Amino acid sequence: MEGSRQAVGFREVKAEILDRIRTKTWPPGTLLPSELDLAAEFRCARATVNRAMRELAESGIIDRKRKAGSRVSETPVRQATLGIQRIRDEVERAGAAYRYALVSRAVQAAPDWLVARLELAPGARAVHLECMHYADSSPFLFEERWISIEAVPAAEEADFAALSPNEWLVREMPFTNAEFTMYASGADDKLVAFLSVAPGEPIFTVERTTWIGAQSITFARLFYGRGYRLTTRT
Amino acid sequence: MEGSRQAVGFREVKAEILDRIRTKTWPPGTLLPSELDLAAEFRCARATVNRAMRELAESGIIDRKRKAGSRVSETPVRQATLGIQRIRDEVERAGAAYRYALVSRAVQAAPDWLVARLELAPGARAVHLECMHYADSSPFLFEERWISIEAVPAAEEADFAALSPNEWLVREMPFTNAEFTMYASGADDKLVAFLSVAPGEPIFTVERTTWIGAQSITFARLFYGRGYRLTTRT
DNA sequence: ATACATATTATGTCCATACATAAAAATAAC
DNA sequence: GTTATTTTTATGTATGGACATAATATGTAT
Repeated sequence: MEGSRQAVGFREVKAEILDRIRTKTWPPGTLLPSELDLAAEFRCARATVNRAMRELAESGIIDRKRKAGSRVSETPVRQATLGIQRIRDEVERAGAAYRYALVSRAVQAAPDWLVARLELAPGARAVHLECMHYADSSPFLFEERWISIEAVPAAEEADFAALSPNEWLVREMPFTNAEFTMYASGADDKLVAFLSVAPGEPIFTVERTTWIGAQSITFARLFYGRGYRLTTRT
Repeated sequence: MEGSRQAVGFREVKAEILDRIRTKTWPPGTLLPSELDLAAEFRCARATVNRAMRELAESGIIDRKRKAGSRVSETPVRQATLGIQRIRDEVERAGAAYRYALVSRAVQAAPDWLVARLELAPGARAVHLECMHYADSSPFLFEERWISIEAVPAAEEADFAALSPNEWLVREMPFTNAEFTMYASGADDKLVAFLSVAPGEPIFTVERTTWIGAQSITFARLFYGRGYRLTTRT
C-alpha cells in the first residue's frame, strides 16, 4: 500500500497539535479544525482526536465550546502542581527530624465563617484543633484546623495527640478537590509564642479547604515559620 | 420494563465508586472489581467504567496496574494545580482597571547569582526591568525581571514601556516550563515607596524562573501589594 | 526447589457508530 | 428592526467490539 500512516494514537495527535501551536502555525486565538476534520487528516477515529483535544483543554492549552469549536487559548493558564502534602514528608525531605505536638482540641459548633466556607448545615459541629509541627525541634509550622463532624464522624473520637490531623486525614479520607489560598500575614501574639518570631514578622500562610465530591471535609490554616519557601514546578 | 436503570454515565460511575471509598465499603488497599465486572454491575459499557476509573487514577484516588487490577490508594497523591495567569487578567478578573508602568530598563551583564540561577554563560548579558502594575490606580504588584538576551534576542529591542514583560513574553514564548517559589518577605525602602506600604510590612512574594526546553529564558521576582491572596483550586 | 516458557487476565487504547446537547446561524413572525 | 423559532453543527458522551500490553499465574523442564 502507499503512504497510509499507521497507528496514530491520541498521544501523537496531541503532540502534533501542540507542535503546531508552538511553532505558531496556529497562533493564539486560532480556530482549530473540527474533530472530524482532524480525524480525517490524521486518519484516525474522532474519539482519538477527542481525547487528545480534551486533554489539551484540561491543561488549559485550548478552549472548547460546543458548536463554536476549539481555539488556541490566548491566555494559556500555566499549571504548576503543588506537590502536597504530608508535613512530615516535607520536613524529612529537608533532612530534618519531624516532631508533632497537639496544642488544643475542642468539639464545638462551627463558627459562622466556617459554616459559610464549608457550606455546612446551620449549627453543625466541628472538631477544632491547634497543633505545632517541628523540624529538628525548631518550630516549622503552626496549624489551625477544623474538621466537619458530619463529613468525618470518626474525627470526634480520633486521638490527635498521637497522630496529626494532617496524617490522620490522609489515611482516613481521600479527597477529590482542594482549594488553596496563600498570602503573607504578620505574626500576632500567638504566632510569636509558637513560632519564635518577632511581632509583625512576615509569615507565609496557607489556607486549605478540601472536599470529597461535593461534601466539604476540613479547613486548615497553616502558618509557616521564618524563612519558609514553597516551591513548585510545572 | 422493570428496574433496568438507564443512562449511567461515567460521572455516575465515578461518583458511586468515590462514595464506596468514602463510606469505607472499599477501604484503602482494597482491590476493586475489574472494569468488566463494574460495567456489568452498572449496566454500562466498559469504556464508561474505564473513563471513570482513569479520572480517579489521575487524581490519585486509586492506583491502577495492568493485570494486577485497581486498588484504593493507601497514600492518595494529594496534588493541586496552581493556575498561573497574566497579571492583567488577574486584576481585571477582580473587577479593577489594569494599568502598567515601566520603572527602569537596563541592558547589563548578568550578576553572578543570576548566572547561577539561569545557568547562563559567564559574562552573559541580560535585560533588567523594574515595573509596576496597578489595579484601579492603586499599587498591585512591583516586578523585578531579568531576561536572557541569548535566549530572547528580541528582548533587547522590545518596547517594554508599551507592553509589560509579562504579556510580551506570553505572546513571544508560549509553552515554557516554570519554577515558582513563594514566600513572605518584609517591605524594604523600595517596596515602601512603590507599593505604599509600611516598612517591614508582610509582602507576598513570588519568584519565577522559566525555561523553554532546557534553555532558561527569564527570572522574575514579584512583590504583591497589601492584602493579596493567591488562590487556586483543583 | 529453581529456572524458564506459556497461558491468563485486567488494563490501555482504538475504532465506527449513534445519539445528546449547547450554541451559533439562519429563518420566520411580529 | 426586533424578537421568537428552527436549523445546523461541533463537541460531549455512550456503546460493543477489537487488539495490544504488561504483569501475574501456571505449567514444564532442569
